[in-house]
Amino acid sequence: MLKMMMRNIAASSSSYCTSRRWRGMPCLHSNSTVVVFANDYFAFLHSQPSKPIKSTRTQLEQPVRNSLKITTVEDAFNVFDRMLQMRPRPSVVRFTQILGQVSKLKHYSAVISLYNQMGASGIGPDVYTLNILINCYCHLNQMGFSLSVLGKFFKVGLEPNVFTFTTLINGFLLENRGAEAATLLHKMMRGGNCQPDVVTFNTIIRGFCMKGNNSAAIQLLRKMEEGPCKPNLVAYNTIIDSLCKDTLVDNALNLFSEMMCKGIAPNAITYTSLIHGVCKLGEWKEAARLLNEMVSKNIFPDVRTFNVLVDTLCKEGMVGEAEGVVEMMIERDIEPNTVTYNSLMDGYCLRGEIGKAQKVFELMLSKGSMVNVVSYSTLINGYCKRKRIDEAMMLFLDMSHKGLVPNTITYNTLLDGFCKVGRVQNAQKLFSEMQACGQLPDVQTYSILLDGLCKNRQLSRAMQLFGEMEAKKLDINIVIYNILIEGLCIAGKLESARDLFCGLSSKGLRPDVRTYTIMINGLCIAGLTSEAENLLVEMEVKGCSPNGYTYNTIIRGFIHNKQTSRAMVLIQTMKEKGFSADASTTELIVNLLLQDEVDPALLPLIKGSL
DNA sequence: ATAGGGTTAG
Repeated sequence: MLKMMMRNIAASSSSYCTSRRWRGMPCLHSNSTVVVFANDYFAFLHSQPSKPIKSTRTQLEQPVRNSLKITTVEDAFNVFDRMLQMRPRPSVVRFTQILGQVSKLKHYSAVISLYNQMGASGIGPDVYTLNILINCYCHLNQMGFSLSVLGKFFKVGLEPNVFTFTTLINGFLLENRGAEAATLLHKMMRGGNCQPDVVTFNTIIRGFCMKGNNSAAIQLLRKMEEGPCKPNLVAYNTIIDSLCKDTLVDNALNLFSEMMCKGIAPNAITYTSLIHGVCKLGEWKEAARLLNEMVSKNIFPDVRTFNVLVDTLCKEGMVGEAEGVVEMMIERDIEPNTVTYNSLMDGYCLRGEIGKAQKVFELMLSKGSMVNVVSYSTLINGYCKRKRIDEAMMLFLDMSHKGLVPNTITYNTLLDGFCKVGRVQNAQKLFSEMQACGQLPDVQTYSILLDGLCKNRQLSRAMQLFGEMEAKKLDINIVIYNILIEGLCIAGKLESARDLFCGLSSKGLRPDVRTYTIMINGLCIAGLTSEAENLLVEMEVKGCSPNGYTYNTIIRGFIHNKQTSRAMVLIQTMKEKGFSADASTTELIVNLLLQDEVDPALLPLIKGSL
């Protein structure tokens, strides 16, 4: 069992990108479902009393705590300073408590600098201090430093515990280094005095989920059931959430009922995940049902639950409805947060209403320190998509003045913006800059840049970049190959394109509809229409059905090669398959009609195809 | 006192 688990962990480490793998965009749904949802939703809200428990709970809990609550980094630094001046000095426990609180606020670099202050003042760390420190380095993707803290344990004679190892495993998994995570787990299990606990297993489950490997996650859950370390709510929530993100809502709901049968009660997190899943599927009625169900169990939706609703509505283009939800939040005394506003901004940008997005941005600015990197990236994306790259750049410069650090996504957004307006030079400069600033390019960065270079006739630079990707052992996917094959075809290098195409299977990659369509287009450009038609048959045989775009491509290819009658036959096939001629194909057909030299026998066919 | 599930951008 252990061996298999570790193989799975190791296998999950093949990709370079640390973020959860790309998941498809939700499809569009008709507005009628929303009306149903909105009505139910209103009914739900008006039938509910506003937030019955929150105030009493905080009142009860607050006075019992002996350490004061730190809410900002500034607080932490001030309290820390005062403590350092106190005589006698508070114990290491007191200092560590502050580190823990700052770490909870996710200000990891602040924790590190506070830790260094401790050291400078001669306060030696304890096990807790070092564990917190390791966790911070893990979240900063600095596993090297995490491991050197592990060395520090031994140096000062402290013994690392389950927390230490679980935190390190989490760090490795966050950096997509599954093999090392597995090695550590192995050491723990062999060591005897430090056995993995439920959190260790949950961490590994989360690692599988991050890679989209739900079945490995479920397998581990089953193994836990057999062993002494039974899965808890977190284990179930982790998998339910992952299934929902993949819109495998039925599986998630099965796990949900299974969990309740075992006497594990769901919480707001469970319901938020499920609601997210059904919303992505456009099942608004089901979302309302789940909302009602959770409230009936005295589990109250919080800001994150509502954010799921706001965001999905925005992604479906229904910003008006999303605004309605925000109003309801405010009515119910649930303050919209940065995420709420970011979703709204993105919703406006998707509809091209960048002015409204800008308004939301300014609203956030007026409320104090509400904007974050995502807010900037969202608005930058909005401007880039409208080809207003200079305004996007202004925002980019503005964010660093605010002390916000642009990340890989921010750079990718801008790179794409530059490429799409043909300013590939600027893009390449920015590409160097991002690396100089320590932001690692990921597969998407390369795909953006490769596409920009190919589309702007800089094929050799593109191939050079591709070589760089291979050298870095990046997880090169089919999208990258599609870009290159297309670039080669457009540049007239059909042979090289064909080589790449034929070599795909040896790289463990399967051509998708786009790959075939690109190759078909390339063959047509080179006048090899019959080979193109063979490929059209071949793709179908290999289980990859051509789509409307494929048919339009090959039909245009035949027309360009003056094989009008063959084109007409293909139009028939296309229609039988339920696809139709797009604007540019139609234009070509109209032009054929306007040309006098067309064989009169073909006229009825041509007219029939319109 | 310390680690672990749910929301946003390419």
